[in-house]
Amino acid sequence: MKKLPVIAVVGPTASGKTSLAVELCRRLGGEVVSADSMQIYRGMDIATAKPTAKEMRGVTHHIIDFLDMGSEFSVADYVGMAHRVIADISERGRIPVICGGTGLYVDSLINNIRFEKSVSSTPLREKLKKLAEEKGGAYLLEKLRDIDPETASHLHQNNLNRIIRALEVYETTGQTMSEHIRNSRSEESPYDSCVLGLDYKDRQVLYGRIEKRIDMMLEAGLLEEAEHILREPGLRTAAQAIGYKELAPYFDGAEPLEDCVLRLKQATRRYAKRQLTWFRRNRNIIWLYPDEIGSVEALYDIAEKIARDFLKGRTQ
RNA sequence: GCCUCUGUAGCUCAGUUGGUAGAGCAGGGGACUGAAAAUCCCCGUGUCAUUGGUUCGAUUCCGAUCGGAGGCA
Repeated sequence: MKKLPVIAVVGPTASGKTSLAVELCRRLGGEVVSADSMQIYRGMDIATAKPTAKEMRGVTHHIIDFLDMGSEFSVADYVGMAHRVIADISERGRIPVICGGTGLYVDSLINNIRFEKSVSSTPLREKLKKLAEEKGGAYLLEKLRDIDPETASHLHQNNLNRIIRALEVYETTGQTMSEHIRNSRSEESPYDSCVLGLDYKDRQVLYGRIEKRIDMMLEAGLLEEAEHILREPGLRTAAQAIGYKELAPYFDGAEPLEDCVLRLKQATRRYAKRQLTWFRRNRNIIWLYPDEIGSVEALYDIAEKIARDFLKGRTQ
């Protein structure tokens, strides 16, 4: 079976992914397939830096701004949806340009990780969480070691989310986490991918962009958006977004706004660092450094050339 | 002008009864398979302000100088 070509633009927050992806779509005849775990939610526009109609410049964006904030969503949902979207874009003779900072989503999609055999069970998670509170993480980790020593060996006892998930997989499927991971890689990917990564030679330049962007978010009405979302009950996935929880002490009257803003900037910097850690381990990424390249036009030209060479090389 | 306190990591500060020093924050690195903007792990050498003295040895004690804070006039 012939593989479908896909282009991806990845990188940390505020690195300029959106504008590059849009530009590539315009030059190559593509459509953006977002890979962002937070921009999926309706009503979370400013904090997630969701592209505005103006920023989209007429380019079609998929898997963005379609889900109610109260709804849960996971990698599995994402991957299923993205496969269908990409098939559709390709059938229409256009180029799918995956763009996003959620590394887990991008990698799972491109590497065709299968998720269907496993499930998630909120009640079970709650039960295990309670057990961890009573007996400690070390107890759960030992429990996991009995059924899946391989997974247990590389999990730390404090990492409850992972330990609980591994136990959950076993409880709900009878399959250990390590077996599940092996099985999930059983099918070859239907895609040939060209992954462009954005990073900055000087980390301070990226941090400067982050700070500036947050200041702009505040001007654009971040406070109103945050106040509204913090009042919304029962948000789980959506409540994790950076940009709301950091402002909670301000609305509670516990802290001055400036302090919350500083913490928000810090949380964003740390997030950017984690994103870079994730992407750096992917040896196939072609890294581009805007602060080294100089102008955005030059960046666009270089990216376009790489993408065109990739597309041409495949058809020969 | 006089008196008191103070000067140690990017920042805030511990500390060394004299044997060249360590916390928090900031920052850096890493892990990652159904909550991932989440969750978790690891990482601390710096002219101890400058300069003289005492001492086997001073960042530590003493003096001077230069910063900073407060008090008295």
